[in-house]
Amino acid sequence: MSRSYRQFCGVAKALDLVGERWTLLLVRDLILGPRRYTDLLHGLPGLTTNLLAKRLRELTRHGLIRRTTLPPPASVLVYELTEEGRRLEPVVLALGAFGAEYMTEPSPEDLMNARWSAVSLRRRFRGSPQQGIVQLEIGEQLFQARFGDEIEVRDGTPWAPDVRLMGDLPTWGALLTGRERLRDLVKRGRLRREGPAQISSAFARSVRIRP
Amino acid sequence: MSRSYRQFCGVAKALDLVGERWTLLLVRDLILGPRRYTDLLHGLPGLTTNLLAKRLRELTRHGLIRRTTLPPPASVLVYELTEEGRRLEPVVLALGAFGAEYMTEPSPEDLMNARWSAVSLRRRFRGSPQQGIVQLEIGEQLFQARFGDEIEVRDGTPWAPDVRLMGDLPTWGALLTGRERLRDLVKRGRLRREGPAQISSAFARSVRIRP
DNA sequence: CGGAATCCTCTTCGATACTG
DNA sequence: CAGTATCGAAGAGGATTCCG
Repeated sequence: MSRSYRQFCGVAKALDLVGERWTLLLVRDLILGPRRYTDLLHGLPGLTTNLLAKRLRELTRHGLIRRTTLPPPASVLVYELTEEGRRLEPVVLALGAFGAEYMTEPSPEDLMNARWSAVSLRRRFRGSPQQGIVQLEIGEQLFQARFGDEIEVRDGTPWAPDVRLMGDLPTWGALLTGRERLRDLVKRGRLRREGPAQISSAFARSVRIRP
Repeated sequence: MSRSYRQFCGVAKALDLVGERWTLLLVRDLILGPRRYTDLLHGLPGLTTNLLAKRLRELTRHGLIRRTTLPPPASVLVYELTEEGRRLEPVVLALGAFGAEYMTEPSPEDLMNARWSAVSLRRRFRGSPQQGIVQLEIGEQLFQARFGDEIEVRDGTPWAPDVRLMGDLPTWGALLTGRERLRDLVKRGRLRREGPAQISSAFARSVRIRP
């Protein structure tokens, strides 16, 4: 039985469920899609295996994630958010918006991660008159964003992209913190584009990336 | 020096600052206005004095709250959110929205608190064509809400209200969790109104209170 | 190799007592 | 009123071991 604040208040009830250390970071890492135990473990250095197991048990017990098997041929055990768990996305995005102000330059000991950058796209998005599908290649990792009135960001390559944007993680970091402009990074060859510039520009505007 | 996740990610940076136990509840209790040390302590049963002092020190060091003296004649030491600290309100409201689903009936050991109910008005608000100032009297405590396009909720009686709504805490709880309807509570005398019903109705609609 | 449980140490939390 | 000081209990971090 875990500790509770015992307050009849939504904020306290929420923190009873997800206020423990690491819990909301786990949720963040599940927002883009299901992940397996070791993916989660390796994606969260500092989190130990016993604590991960414990947190996954708690989240499962509260109905916020479930353990399931991916359809063949993958047939692999993964954890994924339930519908209830998806309701935590606004919490994660609000925290991200608050914390983003404290994220100018990565400090030397800061870990960087492509997935965290991809998650931030959801909260950066402000709607776009145009629509399209962008494939983001952040180092070795692929994500796709389908945008228009809404934006959907997914792990992997579920769709056929209109345009691909390719760069390493520090490059994407510089772009997403506003330290660099898109056109400069393309000019210097740190970011590569394949496909119509019009769509990548619309995407950039929609997620507040400096053109 | 406090523990850090050391991740270059807004969510992690936010949790580095406010992810510890009690911190966000403290922020919640400061949203409606400045409070003194003992008010905070008594408003958060279970939080001990040494931990409160520690949390206040951390929040102050991070620039999220400040210690200040109320203008005379009060001349009393209080803690209040800074501008930076106010940026946490969306986080608190998002948590409240998530947790509200788990808040049907108060369990016997759940504490209730007028202030927490008043904070929830901000997240429940969805805009109103009409405007007005409602005084909420929740047990002994007074709050005011000025609403229209936006809503502002304040501790105490800063304005001249158009209408007053008076009831005890359980009554307000039943109203705000949707267990009871406004008109039934008024009919049964558990809620009293003083002032034009038109304004209290507009207010009720705007904060999703069942008419 | 993925998915844990165990053991041990260290830090944080909680309860109470005490002080300017 | 506004905090410190002290101390046992709970939780987190790290390494190792176990199981299918």
